Amino acid sequence: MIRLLTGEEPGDQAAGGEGGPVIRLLIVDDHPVVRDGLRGVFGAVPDFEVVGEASDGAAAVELADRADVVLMDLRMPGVGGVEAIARLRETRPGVRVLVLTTFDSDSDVLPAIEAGATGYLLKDAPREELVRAVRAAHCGESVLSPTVAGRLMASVRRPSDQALSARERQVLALVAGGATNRDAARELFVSEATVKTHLLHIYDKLGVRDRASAVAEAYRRGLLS
Amino acid sequence: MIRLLTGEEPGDQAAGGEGGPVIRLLIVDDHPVVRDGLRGVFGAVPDFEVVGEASDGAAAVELADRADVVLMDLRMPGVGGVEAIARLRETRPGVRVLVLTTFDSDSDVLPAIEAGATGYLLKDAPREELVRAVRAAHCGESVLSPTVAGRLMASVRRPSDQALSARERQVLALVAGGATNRDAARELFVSEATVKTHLLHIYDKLGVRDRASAVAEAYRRGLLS
DNA sequence: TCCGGCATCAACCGATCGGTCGATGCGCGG
DNA sequence: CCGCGCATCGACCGATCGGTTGATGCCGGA
Repeated sequence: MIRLLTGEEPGDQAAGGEGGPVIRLLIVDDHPVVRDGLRGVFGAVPDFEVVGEASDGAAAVELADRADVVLMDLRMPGVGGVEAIARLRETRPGVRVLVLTTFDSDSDVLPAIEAGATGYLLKDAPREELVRAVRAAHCGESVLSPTVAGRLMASVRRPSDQALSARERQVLALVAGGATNRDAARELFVSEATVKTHLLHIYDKLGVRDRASAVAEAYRRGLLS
Repeated sequence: MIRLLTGEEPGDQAAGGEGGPVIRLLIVDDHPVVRDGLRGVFGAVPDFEVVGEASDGAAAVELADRADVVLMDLRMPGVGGVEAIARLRETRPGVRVLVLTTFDSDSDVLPAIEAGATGYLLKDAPREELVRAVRAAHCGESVLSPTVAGRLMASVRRPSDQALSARERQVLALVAGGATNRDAARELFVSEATVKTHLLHIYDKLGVRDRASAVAEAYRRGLLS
C-alpha cells in the first residue's frame, strides 16, 4: 500500500517559511489505526510534515526519497522492517530510520540496529517522547527506549554471559526444529561432541538443564521465533 | 491511566438527537498512539462517541459503566485484557467487549473468547471494518477477523487433532520449564508412564518427534508463552 | 448401546542425552 | 606475549528419553 498525502512536490520542503526547517516524515506501519494515530500526533506539531504512508517495507523504500525521517514498524507482511532498513541504508543513506514497534525481543532489536536503524522506540511511548525522538533522529542522534537500551547494554556488557554465540544460536535453532545431536552435527559439518559442547554452553548461559527448556527459554527471550 | 474525555454524563447518550442512538465507546489500549488512532477513526463517524480511554484492564473496568462497547487490547501491563473481560462479564454484563489486538495466537484468542468477548479483531483491519464491527458488536453480533475465525473453526472441527487437551498442555508447560518426565509425574501426581503417554500424544498432534521441538512448535503456534 | 477420546498405568528395549574429564587451534585485546 | 573466549573433537558413563505393546476406567456423542 502506498499513499501520497500531499500535493506538494519533494522540492517544497522549505515552503512553510516560518518556524525553521520542516522535518518530512514517512510513516510505515501495516496497521491503519496506528498510521492514523501517528499522523495525528505529528500533524499537530508545526514543524513536522507527514509526506507519505506505507504499509510494508517495499512501499517504504519507494517513498523514502520524499522524507527526512522514516518511522518504521518491523513486523509487516511482505518486506519486513529490517529488510527495508537495510535497503534504505544502501539507496538512501541520508534518510534516518526510527524503528517504532511493539516488540522489544532480542530477535527484533539486534537485527534492526545492525541493519542501520537510527533509533528504536516502543509503541507504548507517550506522544511527546515520540516527537522528541524524531527530532533527535533527524539530527542523527540515537534514540532508544529504556528497555531496548537495557537490552543493548546487557548484550555488550557481557559478551560471554547471556548472549549466545552465532554458532550456539545455530545449534539451538536446529534443536528447536527437532534435530538430534547427530542431525545437528551432520547439518553443521562437525562432530556430535562439538554439538554437545555447544549445548552445554547454551544450558549454562540460559540457566537451564536440558534442550527442551533451553528452547523454551530462547523463545521467552526472543532468541528464536 | 484513566482519561475522561467528555463533560457529558452517562445519561446524555441520547443527547445527539438526530441520527439515531449514539454508540458510546471505551478505548482500552496501552499504546497512546493506538488510542489516538482509534479516537480519530470513531470521532469522525457521527453516531459514535468516545466516552473514555484506559491504558490497562483495571481502569477499563472502572470506566465501563459509561460505555456500550469496549474496544479492548489484550496484552497490557498490570491487569490484562482477558482478566478485564472476565471482570466486565460479572460487573457489567450489558457491555459488549470487542477485542482489538495485534496477536492471533491460540494462547490469546481462545482465553479471550472463553472470557466472554463479543468479537475479536486484529489491528491490521481497515478503518471501515472496525466501524462496522463495533456496530455489529453493539447489536450483540459476534465479529471475528478471518484468521481468528479460521483458528476457531480449526479448534472446533477436530477436537482431537491439533488441539492439545488441558492435561497435555500442563505436561508441555512443565517440560518447557525444564521438568523431566519424573518431575512432571510428581508435579501432576501421576506415574511417569502417564507423562510419557501424554508426551507421545503431544508429539503426534504437533507433528514432532521429541520434547525440544514440541516446545518449539508450541511457541510457534502460540500454545505457550 | 457402542464407539472414540481421554486419562491412567506397566514393562521392556535401544537410542539418545547430559555430565565430565580431557585435548587442540584460532583470534583478539590487554 | 599471554590470557580468554570460541570452536572443535574424543571417550566414558549413568540417566533419561522415545517407542512399543497392552491394559483399565470414565465419559459423551452417534
